[in-house]
Formats: sequence, C-alpha cells, structure tokens
Amino acid sequence: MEKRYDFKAIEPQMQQLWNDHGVYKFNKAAPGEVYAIDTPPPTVSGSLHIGHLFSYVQAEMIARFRRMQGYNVFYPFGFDDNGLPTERLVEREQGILAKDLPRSEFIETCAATAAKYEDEFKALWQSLGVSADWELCYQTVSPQTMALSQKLFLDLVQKGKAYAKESPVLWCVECQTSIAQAELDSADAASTFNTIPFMVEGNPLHIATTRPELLFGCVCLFVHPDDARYTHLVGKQATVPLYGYDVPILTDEKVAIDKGTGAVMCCTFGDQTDVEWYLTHKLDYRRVMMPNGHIADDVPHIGGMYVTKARKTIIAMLDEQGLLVKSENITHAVQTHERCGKHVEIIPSRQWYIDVMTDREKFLELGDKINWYPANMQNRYNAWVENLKWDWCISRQRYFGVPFPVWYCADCAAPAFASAEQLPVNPLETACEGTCACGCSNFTPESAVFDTWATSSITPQINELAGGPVPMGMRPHAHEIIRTWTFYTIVRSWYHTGGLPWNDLMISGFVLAKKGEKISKSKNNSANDPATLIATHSADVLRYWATNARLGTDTFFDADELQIARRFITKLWNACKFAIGHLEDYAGGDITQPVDKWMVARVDEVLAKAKKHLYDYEIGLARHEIDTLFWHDLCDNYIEIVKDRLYYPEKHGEAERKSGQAALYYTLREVLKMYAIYVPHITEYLYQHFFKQHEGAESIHLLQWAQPAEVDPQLLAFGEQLKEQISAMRKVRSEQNLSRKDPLANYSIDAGEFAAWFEATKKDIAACENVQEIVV
RNA sequence: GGGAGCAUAGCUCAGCUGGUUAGAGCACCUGCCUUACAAGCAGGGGGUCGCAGGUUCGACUCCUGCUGCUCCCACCA
Repeated sequence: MEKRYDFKAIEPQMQQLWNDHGVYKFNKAAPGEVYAIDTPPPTVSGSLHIGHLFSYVQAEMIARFRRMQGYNVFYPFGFDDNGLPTERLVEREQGILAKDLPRSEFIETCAATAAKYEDEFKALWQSLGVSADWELCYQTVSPQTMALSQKLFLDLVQKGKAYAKESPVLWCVECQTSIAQAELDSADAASTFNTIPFMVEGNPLHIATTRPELLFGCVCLFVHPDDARYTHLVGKQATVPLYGYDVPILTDEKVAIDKGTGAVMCCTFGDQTDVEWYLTHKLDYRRVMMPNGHIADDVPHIGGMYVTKARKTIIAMLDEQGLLVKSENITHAVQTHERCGKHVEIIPSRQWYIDVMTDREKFLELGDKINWYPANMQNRYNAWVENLKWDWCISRQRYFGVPFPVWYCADCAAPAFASAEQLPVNPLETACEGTCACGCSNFTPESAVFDTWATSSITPQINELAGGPVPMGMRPHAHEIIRTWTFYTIVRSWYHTGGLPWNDLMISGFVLAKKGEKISKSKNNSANDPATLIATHSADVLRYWATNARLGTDTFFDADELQIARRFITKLWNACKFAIGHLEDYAGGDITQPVDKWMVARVDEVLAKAKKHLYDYEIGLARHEIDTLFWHDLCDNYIEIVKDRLYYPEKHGEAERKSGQAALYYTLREVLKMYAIYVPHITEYLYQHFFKQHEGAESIHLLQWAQPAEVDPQLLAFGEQLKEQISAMRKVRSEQNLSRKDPLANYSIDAGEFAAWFEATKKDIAACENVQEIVV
C-alpha cells in the first residue's frame, strides 16, 4: 500500500466503481423490506452551501446504514426547480424582471438556468459520494410531475378541498403575486407612530397609525366595548382627515385599550386584523393599494405614488394642516416575503386555496402518529398548525411553475377543469374542450401557476411513480421547513391517501457561520463553498465532520475542525496498512487467545450499540462508539499487543499468530463496514485492495454488518483491566523519561480473577511494553 | 406574550432513564524518531458541571425559580 492515501485520485475512482456496478440501484424485486427515503429536492435558488452538505449527508448515511442491515433501500433524488425561487435566481443573475419579458422567453430562461444548476448540484452530490439511485431522479417542473401535480389538484377540487375565492390575500408587491402564510418572514422596521384627529361632532377623536397613507381606505373606527372613554361616541360618525368623508365608530373586543389612544382606524387593508374586521363586520372595501405597491390613481393627494413616498407625502400634508398631533419614532415588526425580503400587503383578488383550516385537529393528530427525530421538533409543527390563520393560497401570479388546469367561462365565470387525458396541460396554450353549464363555449385560461410547495408537497406520490412505497420510511430535512414542507405534505397525504406520507421524520440542524448567523447562499464565500471544500479536504473528511453535531442541533462551521477528520482518515489508512501487511497469508482459523477474544467481544458490543443509535438516527452517537473502538481499543491497545505475535510466530507459536490474524481480520472488516456509512470512499478502497478477495462482493457497500454474538461481560472486564495494566506500565516509562528501547525491569500484575487470561497474555504484554519479565 | 432548546476544561462538545476519583477532541506542558502512523505515540496540568433553592442515603443527571444565549410562533392599529 502507498504511504499516503491519495483521496484526489481514489474518491473519483470509487464513485466510478459504484456507478459501473450499479451498487446503489434500487430493484423492487430485490430481497429485504423496502426502506424509502423522501429526499428533499433542493430548490434551484443559488449554489448549495455547507448547510445543505451537512443535512443531506446525515440522511445519506442512514440510507447506507439501512442497506447494510439488509433493507432494500429506495433512495431517490429530486430537484425542486419550478417556482419563485428559480424565478428570483434568474432575475438576479440576468438582471431582468419576469414582467418585462414575453412569458415564454422567461420560462425558457428559467428552464435553462434550472438545468445548469441541476447539473452542478448533481455533480456536487456525486462528488460527496451520495448513494442515491440517480435513475430515480425527478424534477418538479417535468411533464410527468406537472401531470401528477395537476391530477392531484383536480382530486382536491373534486373532494372540495381546493377552491377559488375572491378575498383579501397576502400579496408581495415586489414579486407581484399572492403568497401563503408560510412564506412570511418578519423584520424589524423603523417607522413612525402618528396620532391624527378624526372629528366627531366638532370634537377631535385621536387615533394612532403607522400607515397614514391608507387613510383613504379607512372604513370605520373601532374602540373597545368596555372602554369608558369612548362609550359615548359609539355609533356616531367620524370625519376622515384630509378626505372629509364620514365613517362609523364601532366596537370590537380585539381593540387593545392600552395601545395608542385606544381608538383605531380600520382600513382595507393595513393588516390581518383589518381583514378580520372586514369579514366579521361586513365592511366596505375602499381600494388604496395596487398590486405593484403604488397607490391607486383615484386616491386624492397621493394617487400613483409608491407606498413609501405616499406615506411621507401624507405625513407632510397632515403636519402642514396641523393634523399631526404627535409623531413618534418606533421600531416594529413588519411582515415580509421570505423570497425577496420586501414588505407584504393585503390586497383582494381571486385566488385558489387548499382548505387547511377545517381539519386542523386531524393534522395535529397525524403529527402525533409520526416518529419525530428528535422528538421535540414536533413542537414546531404543533405551534404552526395551532396558529394557522389562512387557508393555503396556492395560486401565484408568476410564470415558471405548474399551470392550473383551469379555464373560466367567458359568460358566467364558472371554472372548467381539464380532463385527466389532457394532463399535463397549459391552459394558455390549449383550449378548453367542453362547454360550460351555462351553454357558453368561450373560455378564458387561468394564467396563474401553482405555489412551488403545491408540487413539492406530493413528493411521496412523485416517488411512487418511480416505484417507491407509500407511506415512505423516512423524510430528512432541516428544521426551518417544518411549517411548509412537513405540514403541506401531511395535508396532501391525508387528502389523497387518507394516511401518512412517511413513518419517520429526521430533522437536522443548521450550520451557522458564527453565533446565530445562518449561512445564506448569497453570503457564500468561495473558500467555504462545498465544491472547494471537497476538492481541498476530500468528501470523506467533510462527511466525517458532518456527523459531529447531535441530530437537530445547530453547529458552527470552522475549517480548523476538519483537521480532526483528516487525522482520522490518516489513522484508518495507517492501521489498515499495518494490518493488511500481516494478513496477506490469512486463511481463517480459530481465535484462541484471551486478548483476541476480548477484541472480538468489543467489536460485537459496538456493533450492537451503533445499530441501536443508528435506528434512532443518532449518527453522531453511533460514530462516537465506533471511534472509541477503533482508535483506542484497536489502534492504541490491541494492535500494539498483537504486533509481536504477528511478527514472530517462532517466538509466540504459529497457532497463536493465526488466532491474532483471525481476530484482526474480523475486527478490521467490521470496523470498515461500520465506517463505510461515514467515509464510503476510503473504506471501499481498502475493501477492494484486500478484503474483496475473501468476501467476494463487488463492493463493501453490498455487505451487511455482522450479527453480533452474545458478548461475555467477563471478556470485556478482562480487556478493561488489561488496558489499565498497560497504561500503568506506560506511565512508569513516561515518568522515568525512558525510551521505548530501554526495557522496563520486572513488572508484577495483580490479575485477580483473570489470572489465567493474564498468564496467557503476558508474553504479548511484555513485548508490547518492552518489559523484561511480567509476573502475574 | 406563548413555546422549545442550550448553558460542563481556554475553545468545540459527549455525558440517555440519578450511584464509585466528571469524559473526548483541539489548545497547553513533558517525554518518546517505537519495523502502521512525528499528519504519530505515551504521560500530564486544567472544571465549585450558569445561579439559588428543593427531592434523595446520594444530583451534572430529577423538580421549582432566576439569569444569559439561540430558535420557533404570536404581536406588529
């Protein structure tokens, strides 16, 4: 074997070997229970970062683990290429805006960009040694996925779970589309809290607002029914300042008495509460805000202005006319769109929704039936479901997505749906086939596309097309998309199948750059981008690093920590180099020596412990067990003890040497198999180099872990005592500053109950520690 | 405002259902070129386990309160 392990040459070779032999190919007919993983299809919204690597690698190791326990693993990959994330990327990269281009041209650009990134992503995952079956790869924008997505949408329509309505909806003025509650972020924004007077029967009634530009949208004032200050005003009319029209003064329990002046104006629409009041009090709609963030042209004083300019203008006017009683600088949280970071408005429009409010109790119940790893992540799901306010708006006034298979009757506006045979269909390109119930055969196509989550929420069904089982075994992802991907998928699964989408959820943490800062794609610095890290440090090193953190907990990335992983790879290489050198003539044989039996017992103990952790998705805890076995028991102690016996059979005996070989072979083979899930390249190379001739299988990854034998606790106790004795001898040497070459004088071991075993081992120990004579 | 998680050596963390002198890696100190590995090995120093109570024969571990940090959700006139 070479002195050093050359990962740059070997990692691609091993990947090629897996590919050539179809090592990870899924065969439905193969033996073993099917274990299916619902891989998160990454959105095409920029380059991948270390956080993706961290999260995906952990799930990937579970695939490898299950495979090596005899499961028939269905491990697909996908790309969520449709939707706003890709559109934003294209707009950003090319300096264009979708609305300025012909629809088809923009879609083509998106498709080309998605394809480019998908190749890049796929190359990255392959260079990491991801053991997916790439023939099971899907795209959410492909014709097959589109057809399925449309089909399932029609299923929801039929079941009464998808519907269209004209209603106030969350609206991003930047992306100019409706959005869903799940896509909201919040950000602190500087603002002013302005107190302005409404006149009631000649007396001023002060209200405070941060949105004075919406004054023209004011439809009423509210006070709390128990607020004694205002009881005498309830039911009277108040005059809107600057605009001079009257609105009623009403009461509502939701008014906070201690906020502002305790009286509040209700506009269409300043916030969520306005919407609730609009609905419960059946208020008028007065249009102020347009979909592009500008004020409607017919609004006096500020018509046509962008919202921020309009606000300044109105405040200045109020001030000039002595109507600004107080203006206080404040910082408050505002709702923003997660994709662009711009503030979100509420604007009425006709949109499609999926009913998520009716069955909330059911969704909580379903959450209880899923195994959450770690368990506390279910809290986030519950909090989200309990706090839902809107049905899920799934229509987006965008371009690169799955079209609604819907037209509207030109006469009566009733929707007409595509037939199953037509799918996938783009109503903008294909005419509606039928006639409307009203007799009309003129139709207008729906131009909106699905929310990207409306398609990615059916990944179990997409995978089913490729032969996957439903429910799937496990879904892995990081904790920030519980409210979207997890929730939506549970909803869809319940509606379409009446069951769960998967049995287990494996939730990983984030990789943070420093305290509290999430690594974002835009801040990706080149030294820490995954491709560079792999090229510099190797896939195995990064994979090993990625298993440091506990499942679900966030971790910090520090390139210095990769050194630990690199050290491990070197150690594994050197240990195998030594062992293989002494196993060239290995031909089986009995394990007779007590210390050899101890080593094997330790391996069996760790096999059992590691399995238990890995079935609980605790990859890091499992690795910790294996590390202790490999580094401390095998390298630091066992190899040193058995070394002399392997070198000098004439001194220790041929059978004794064979016993050592057999224990070493078993230990190393099982250690390599355990590490194979973490560092698949170097373990494969070592397998190919030596073990394959004995084991036969084309790849180490086609082997199964040994079934551990019942471990004799006496053997383990003996091993512990043996290590203590050796440590004591080493301490003596160290304290006397002795070289290895200087022999220690006679050493006496108080062996207690293990006298016979120590007696049988004392020659090994003497050679190992260079002691002249050991007395048991 | 509600909820969750975290707080252990200078740094990054492990210590699960309470039980002998609290562990690992990095860093630090000392020694060792030992026929796998100096990118290594051996030995060592270093912690009142965030604070205050409580339960217990016994608490890093369980309970209560507090402090600090992180996250989720809500508020956001």
